[in-house]
Amino acid sequence: MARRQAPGTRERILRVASRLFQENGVRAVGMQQVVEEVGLGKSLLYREFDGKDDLVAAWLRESDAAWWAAVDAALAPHDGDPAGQLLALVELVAAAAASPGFHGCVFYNTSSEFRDDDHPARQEALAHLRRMRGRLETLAGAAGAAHPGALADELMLVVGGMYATGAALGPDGPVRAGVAAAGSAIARHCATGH
Amino acid sequence: MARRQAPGTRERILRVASRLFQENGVRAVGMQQVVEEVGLGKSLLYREFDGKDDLVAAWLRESDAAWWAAVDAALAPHDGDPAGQLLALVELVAAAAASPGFHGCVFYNTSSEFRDDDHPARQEALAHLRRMRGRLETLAGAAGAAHPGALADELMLVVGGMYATGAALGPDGPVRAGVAAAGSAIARHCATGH
DNA sequence: GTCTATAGTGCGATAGAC
DNA sequence: GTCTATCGCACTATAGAC
Repeated sequence: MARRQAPGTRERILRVASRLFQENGVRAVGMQQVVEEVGLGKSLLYREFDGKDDLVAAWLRESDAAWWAAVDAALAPHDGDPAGQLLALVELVAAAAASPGFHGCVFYNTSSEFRDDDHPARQEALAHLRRMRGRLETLAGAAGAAHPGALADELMLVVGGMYATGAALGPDGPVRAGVAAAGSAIARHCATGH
Repeated sequence: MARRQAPGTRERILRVASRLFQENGVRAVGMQQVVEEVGLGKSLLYREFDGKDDLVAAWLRESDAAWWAAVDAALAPHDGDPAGQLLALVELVAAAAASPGFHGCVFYNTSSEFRDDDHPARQEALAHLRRMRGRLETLAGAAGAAHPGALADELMLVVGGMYATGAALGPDGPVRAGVAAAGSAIARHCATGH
């Protein structure tokens, strides 16, 4: 016994992998590249993760957790106002889609890179997207929408559209239109007469 | 004088490559696999195409042409009714996004697989998406929209959203919502009082 | 370091039209 | 038989997973 395991190894790997996967896509990034940019040996990477699939799945789980933390932060100021929270959530998506260097939602992107339903990366990605729709439906119900599922569908449409067009055509246009479309959808579904 | 080149080789290759790329994504498909499934030698593939990048670009060009042919067919019944043509175009997208085995728009998918702006596949994909938006804007102008660009943006949002969510969450919900959203956007922008 | 996969090249054998 | 398109295989080189 001599040297203790350096703390934070797993986190360091995940931070680098996250950046590489986000910027280049998963299949375009090799494990070699991850190792080089983290600056440690392969053995450590394979001690922390079973393989590339495991690393990708872990990255998506971490991204999912980070997303919901950001959502909580964005929704907190609108506590007690679920309709305002719905809009704040869409605005959070819009901000992400309009951020510089945006290359698309990692969950949509990764699900399109891995088509096999058994692949852990696809499972994590689709689970996130279903959670996203679930959260929208819950908020829609709390906001008094007559048909929470229908409003959630409309908002998922906006969210998916902002991500897709933001990545391909740039931050203007459709992304801006998305916030307006979401606002009117929320107002229409939650017309309470006040 | 001896043996003639078999006709349709290029087309056969493109048909197989198109199916493989669509179903699995580009990076997941190897040239070997293409050769095997087409049932010809590698030499022919590399006679017809300079390499994988060239094959992918040719596939996207062909897909683009096929798309506009389908658009022309779908819009013809609404000749002289540009607002109806806008809706027909969105309905064409909805039908594609709801078709069995749909794995996302090949242009969005491929642009997300190749992030380098110099890559021919990305250039073809983004050019298609810009043409798509351009066509929407032209139709919007012809339909008398007060702000054709804004309507085109809204419709691109719907299109991107239907593709993304159709691939990830299935054909129901958002895809159906998209047609309704497009209809109301068109009506709102083109309110002519008739 | 090892093993596999992949992009791409080249050559000898074969198949088929004349 | 001649000529050539095409096939099938071997090969290099590079990259990736582990």
